[in-house]
Amino acid sequence: MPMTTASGIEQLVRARLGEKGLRYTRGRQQVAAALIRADGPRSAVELHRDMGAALPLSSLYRSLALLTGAGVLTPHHGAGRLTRFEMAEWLIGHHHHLVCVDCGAVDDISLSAEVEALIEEAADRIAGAGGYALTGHTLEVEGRCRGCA
Amino acid sequence: MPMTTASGIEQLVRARLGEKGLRYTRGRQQVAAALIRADGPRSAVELHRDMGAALPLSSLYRSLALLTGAGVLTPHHGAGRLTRFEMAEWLIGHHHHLVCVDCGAVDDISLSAEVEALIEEAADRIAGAGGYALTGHTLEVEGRCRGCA
DNA sequence: TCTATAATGATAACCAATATCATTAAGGAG
DNA sequence: CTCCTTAATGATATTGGTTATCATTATAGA
Repeated sequence: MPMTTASGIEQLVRARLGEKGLRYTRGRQQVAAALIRADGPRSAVELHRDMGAALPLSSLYRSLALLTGAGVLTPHHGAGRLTRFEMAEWLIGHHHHLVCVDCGAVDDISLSAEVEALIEEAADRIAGAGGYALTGHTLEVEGRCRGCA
Repeated sequence: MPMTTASGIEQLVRARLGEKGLRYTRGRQQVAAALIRADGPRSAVELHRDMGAALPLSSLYRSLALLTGAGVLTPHHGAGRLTRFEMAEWLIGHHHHLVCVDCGAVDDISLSAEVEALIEEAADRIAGAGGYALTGHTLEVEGRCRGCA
């Protein structure tokens, strides 16, 4: 079960970077903190704004790429051909998304253990049959939120 | 249940465009045919290659946007910050995707009726609990393909 | 402190996707 | 069929998110 406190997550991030011989610099700390603070995926430009432009965009992009490569962040490719990032599931827990097809709002959701297990089993079988090394799965429940109904 | 033959699908596409006062021109027919022929989502550049560069990229991009707006195509945003398109589910049936987290390759997959039913049931309950009007769901099985292993 | 190496930040380059616009094609009225 | 109005095309330029370059700065270890 992943830690739930912000400082606990930051400790895990620091340890992960240390294992890989990477420094947990001020800029990287700022990026991680902003994403821990966020209640959903954020793009580079959104983070730049959230951080008050304290970090140049070039450094921000590089930090996002490095943290993703280290397995700390998970990229989410959405509409508008931009990439949003969130803390990886081993840090904040496995979850899925309930998305509004009209306004794009995203809520985190969880499935029952039974359904989750069946999906995991099916994913494992499907990946194997296709010659893929399974890394995970994502279920998006799509609908129209109250405001867009 | 959607038609399964290529010509049947093309008839439905022609009818849909006709309803909206849009022409089913030669270029649009080529795009639709190439996507019906494909076994998964394809990007503009991939289609351009598949079609032997018969259609200029500018026209190809415009046709993709128009067919998407008409509900004929569904866009998928994946790795490499590019958009891949496929025929909408009302034309080719409900299915899911096996995606490579590295190169973005996508294959169509199907789940067993039991798992599909359980997911549908869970999605319905989750949408209801969140105040959403359910419109659908998408499962992405993520892994690394043979080429990226 | 000194030194080797990693990280930064300003800038330029990249590239999928879109906008522009003159030209061409398609469908309807007479 | 011909005219005529409008839609569609294709070559080109432009946009905007992201990545690469490279000189400078900061960090960790000896």
